[in-house]
Amino acid sequence: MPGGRGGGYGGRGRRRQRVMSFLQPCLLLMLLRGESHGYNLIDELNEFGFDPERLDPSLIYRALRDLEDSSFATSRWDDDSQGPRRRVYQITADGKDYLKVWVEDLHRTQREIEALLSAYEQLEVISD
Amino acid sequence: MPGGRGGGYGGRGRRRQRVMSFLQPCLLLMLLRGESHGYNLIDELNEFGFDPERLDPSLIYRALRDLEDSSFATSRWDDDSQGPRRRVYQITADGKDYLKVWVEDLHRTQREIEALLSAYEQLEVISD
DNA sequence: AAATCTATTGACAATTAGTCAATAGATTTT
DNA sequence: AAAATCTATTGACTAATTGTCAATAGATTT
Repeated sequence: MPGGRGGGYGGRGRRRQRVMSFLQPCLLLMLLRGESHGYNLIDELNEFGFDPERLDPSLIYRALRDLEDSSFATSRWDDDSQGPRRRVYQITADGKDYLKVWVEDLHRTQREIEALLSAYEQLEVISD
Repeated sequence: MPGGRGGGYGGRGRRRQRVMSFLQPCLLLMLLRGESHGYNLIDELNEFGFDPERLDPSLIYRALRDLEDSSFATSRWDDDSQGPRRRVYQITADGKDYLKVWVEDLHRTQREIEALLSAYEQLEVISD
């Protein structure tokens, strides 16, 4: 299955997430729209094709900590909210720059996928 | 940098290849166009945005062996060619089906990237 | 015969992704 | 008020993928 081998294609075992690293620009973008915390971000990720049911929370929390380690985000505890404390993340100037790099990269990715898809369709027309 | 963290963005260390698993559908497509061998395929990969200079041959050979292990391709030695023997790969019926799955997946990926890019542009307009 | 080019393989390290259990405060239920 | 449930985050460990680099080896050129 695209995004992972092992187990073949008839499919025992879980199919791997296609492009997990895609999580990073999604988080940066959501933070660009405004500060937020992990549990909230998980739900919003369905906007970008992630299934909140199948997405293990620890992946998001790890991704957020990674962003902070790279100084693409900062965080603080929010004590004013009800329920357990939330760690609220904000995007930094570096984070914004980095998102811009991601965006350029994704444009390039679009073109490359496009190249494959159109090459495929060329063959399909002939062989079908 | 997109496709890998570690080392930050100012960049000691090599930037990782963006989506390595993208190699698989590219190889399947090239084999769909006709049987071929690793060393030859490496050069042709630039069509899909791979830089033949930076692409370690062992990655392609491994990917080809993986395809064969999954029975998406078969291979035979070609002794008729000059120079060292070549292992020539052919796509199988399973491989064709699998490429079709990949293509659907890549269409979905296109849509998801599109969602992110347009969400980004929305913000850019406001904030610039 | 030495050097170079084409071609493939294998071993190992590093990075990235996935799973699962633990912790913990708040709120609701019995 | 004790128990159960919900929100929220963390950490440890495993598995899968990707990257690096050296080894092998036949052909061709110098």
